[in-house]
Amino acid sequence: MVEKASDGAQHELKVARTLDDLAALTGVSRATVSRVINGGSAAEATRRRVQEVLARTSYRPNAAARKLASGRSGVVGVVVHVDPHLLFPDPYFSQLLQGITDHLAEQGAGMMLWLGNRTKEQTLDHVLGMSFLDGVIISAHTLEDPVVDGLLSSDLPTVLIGHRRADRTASYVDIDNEQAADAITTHLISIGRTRVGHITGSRGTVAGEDRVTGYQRAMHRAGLRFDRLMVDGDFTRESGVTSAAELLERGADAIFCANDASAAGALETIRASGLRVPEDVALAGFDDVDFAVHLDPPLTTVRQALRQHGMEAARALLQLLGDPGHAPRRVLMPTELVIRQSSVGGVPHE
Amino acid sequence: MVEKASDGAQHELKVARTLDDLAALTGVSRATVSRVINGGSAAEATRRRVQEVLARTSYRPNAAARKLASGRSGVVGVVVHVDPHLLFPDPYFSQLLQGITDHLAEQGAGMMLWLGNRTKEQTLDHVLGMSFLDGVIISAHTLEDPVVDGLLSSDLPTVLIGHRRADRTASYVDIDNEQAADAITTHLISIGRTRVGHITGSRGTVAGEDRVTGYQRAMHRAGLRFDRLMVDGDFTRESGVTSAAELLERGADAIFCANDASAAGALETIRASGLRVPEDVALAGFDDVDFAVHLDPPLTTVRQALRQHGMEAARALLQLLGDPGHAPRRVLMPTELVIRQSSVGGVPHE
DNA sequence: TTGTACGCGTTATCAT
DNA sequence: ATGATAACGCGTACAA
Repeated sequence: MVEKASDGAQHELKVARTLDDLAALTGVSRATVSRVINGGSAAEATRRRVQEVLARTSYRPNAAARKLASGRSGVVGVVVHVDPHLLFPDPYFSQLLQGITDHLAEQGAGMMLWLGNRTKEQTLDHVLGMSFLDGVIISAHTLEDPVVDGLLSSDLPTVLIGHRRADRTASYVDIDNEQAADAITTHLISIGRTRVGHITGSRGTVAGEDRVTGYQRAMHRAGLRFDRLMVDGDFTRESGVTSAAELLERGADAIFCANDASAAGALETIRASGLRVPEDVALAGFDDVDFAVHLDPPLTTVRQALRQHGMEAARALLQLLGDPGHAPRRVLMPTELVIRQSSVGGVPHE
Repeated sequence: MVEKASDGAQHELKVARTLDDLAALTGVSRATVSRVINGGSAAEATRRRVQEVLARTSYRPNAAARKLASGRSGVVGVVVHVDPHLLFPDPYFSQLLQGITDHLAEQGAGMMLWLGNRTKEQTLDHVLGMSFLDGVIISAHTLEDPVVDGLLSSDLPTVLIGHRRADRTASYVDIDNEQAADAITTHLISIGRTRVGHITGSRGTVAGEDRVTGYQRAMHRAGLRFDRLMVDGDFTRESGVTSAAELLERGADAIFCANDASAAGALETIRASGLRVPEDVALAGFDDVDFAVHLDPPLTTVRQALRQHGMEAARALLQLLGDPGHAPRRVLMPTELVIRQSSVGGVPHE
């Protein structure tokens, strides 16, 4: 490539790959150029001269060199250890990811993404090996998680989405699963149901366990028995279908499902057996994902603003990076009990 | 942090953050350690000694420093400039992404992801600014795309998924949209339909345009007129609903939709107007996404193995990185005409 | 085979 | 306010 040194043409687009190139073009030192770019102190005159050259140039700071010299890169890692085949169609995770990408993009931050394509050990290894990361956001939904453990005991700033009791000192964004489960169970009791069943979430997950606890707390407080009214599910529609059959046999007059997907499955079973919702069996879910309001009847559920969770996690991480000495950020997001026709049939339509 | 120098305990986990640390621990030079790690030449004895220390150490090479020194990082960028709200629920893109993440993870490569959260100009700027990338995969689905143009004219190795005629010299993975559209139109003609309509894809997209061309070619070859049988759509179910109504008015006895989503919409309209599929109106889509086979009746369509496309793109990029001098990799993936009951009603069930 | 020494592009400290 | 200069951690000619 031959390049003409036609210095006469002031507005020609020059090529400057490094700070040294810029320094040569402006006649100041590399250090000064760096200061101008990063908002350091510089005389107004030189600042202007540098910026003029900068404008006629395709210069971009080298992020790898920056990270090496300053420790900052503007890139964060996001770990959602879920099989991509399950993750993408699942409104829960996709909304979370939307929130994260939205906020990061808005703040000009880059994102490296790890999904459940590897073992957790491999993932942890890979993430810790990616030394250009400034920090990481990880969805911490299971009781045992080597990735979470590894990240928390590393010196990489980390924000969890969800958390376990052991994560007390970590930064996280979560909801009060126990309280929310208690509230929705109490709602079912308050409309006169006494045999409220529960289809649990996966037993290895924090949300699953905590919602069980909340359910039991509400039942206990009301003086109702629940030992024969709990059936294990796993957050899938399918588990809702089969578990509901069992609960109907045992005479449940209401069912609280650990999430909306399993509630949708339960709904199928209830209607297939000729029973009416909510007259014969009241039904409730958890999450308020998109389809919940479109079920027939619309589903009573607990709304958590998942996109907000994602944004909040990104915000917490960026704040943490801006002020590393700061105490851990622990954010408990609000939930909202959304009562629809699956529990209260005759609700007037506005 | 105080650290005991208990050298007696051979199996203690030592901390070594840099090559220099390792060099000090083994007694060889930093260069030698580097060679052992990267598979360079070294005496069998020293190699073993280094690896022993390596095993008792939590050392991880610094990726930023590596990139700076060698130009390689093992990280590739993936650009899918689609609004996250649309992307995640869309089986087309999610399958593509699955394929990409699967292959990259398998090969131990990292991934930075850009979605449609910014303007294309901002995205291009950001991607080019991420100097730790070794290369990038970008979905190139629109006729005009500054990101694609910018990447192709940069020196960053790039693989397109989809391509335009202008991208002749680029590496890409694509299908022959024109041929496939021709084939499925010809199929509809071969079952005796003479008024085959077409609901197009978005007019700014390569796939949309090429499928129009293929449709027209088939109609023309059969001596059929089509000037009043084409209605603009945009790949959405909604556009299928409204466009189908128009085509029915004009007397279409078959409809080829530019994708499965719009075909699903068309199906709704056809049935709502009391017509039968395929007896009165034969129907065909494109993509063969998950739900196509579950429609009633199951949808005749063109299958493209989207997950494979993603994997193939990742493979092409990694090959390109391994052999930069190599000619561009241009991969045309096969498509398959999948004939189901929406075009040939009486097909025996196996 | 191994070690020395330089370069990668940037930030940051320290004189000036 | 500005310019040398030393890190940052690694790869790799080149010399030994």
